[in-house]
Amino acid sequence: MSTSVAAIFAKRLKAARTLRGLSQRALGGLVSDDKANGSVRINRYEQQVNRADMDTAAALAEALNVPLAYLFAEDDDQADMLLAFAKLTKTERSKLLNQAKRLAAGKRGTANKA
Amino acid sequence: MSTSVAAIFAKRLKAARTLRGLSQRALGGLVSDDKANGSVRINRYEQQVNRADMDTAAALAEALNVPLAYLFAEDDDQADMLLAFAKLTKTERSKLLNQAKRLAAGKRGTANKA
DNA sequence: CAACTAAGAACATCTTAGCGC
DNA sequence: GCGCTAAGATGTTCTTAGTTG
Repeated sequence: MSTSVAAIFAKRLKAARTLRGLSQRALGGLVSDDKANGSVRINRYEQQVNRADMDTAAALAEALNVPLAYLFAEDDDQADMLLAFAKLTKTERSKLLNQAKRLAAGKRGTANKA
Repeated sequence: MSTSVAAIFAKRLKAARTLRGLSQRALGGLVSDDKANGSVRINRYEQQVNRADMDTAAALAEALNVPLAYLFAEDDDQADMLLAFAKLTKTERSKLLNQAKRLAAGKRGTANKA
């Protein structure tokens, strides 16, 4: 059994939010119309009561300045890679990607492993 | 402005589905209780009529053997990196990650750029 | 068999109001 | 100010049935 998606999302959301030094209310104000009470939605996501739809997830990612995919990264290495990857120039990304592809080449049916 | 999340998701979903050689119906059967008519849901996601919630997205990712984050990768480099990264051993991932971090180090406020 | 669409039933989140620290 | 919760209003997806190439 793998960890639930809601748990992953909650973990990444909270990590990114605290990294940016935002309160649940402050972040809620950035993605909700209601600037004062938007914290409720953030709280529900972090408590895994409700699940953000993908539009909300995208708005959160933008407000937090992290890649959208980061919020869905199943393991920490993947998450860190997404953060670092986002900071690179197009050229740097290409070089790193080629290296990853070279390493991955020749392996069969081992995708998505832990 | 950036492409909508639903469009990104639809693109990745279709790419992964065709990569695995599955029809909408076949994939629908893997994630829906209704083995015969599950194709409708897949179709709605690919046509961007409905949006998958994160639990459905995770089920799709597992059925397609791709990382969940892949389905939310905003650009193709990011998507390819996630696919390659998933095939690596823990050790290989660490090495690549360190390299990415080294490259990213010293940059300020340039995260999440195109 | 493939992709696709319509419409009501069923289910989720969102908003408002409020709690205790 | 902070995190957190309840409950009805609101808006969504899901299922069933069907069309088309």
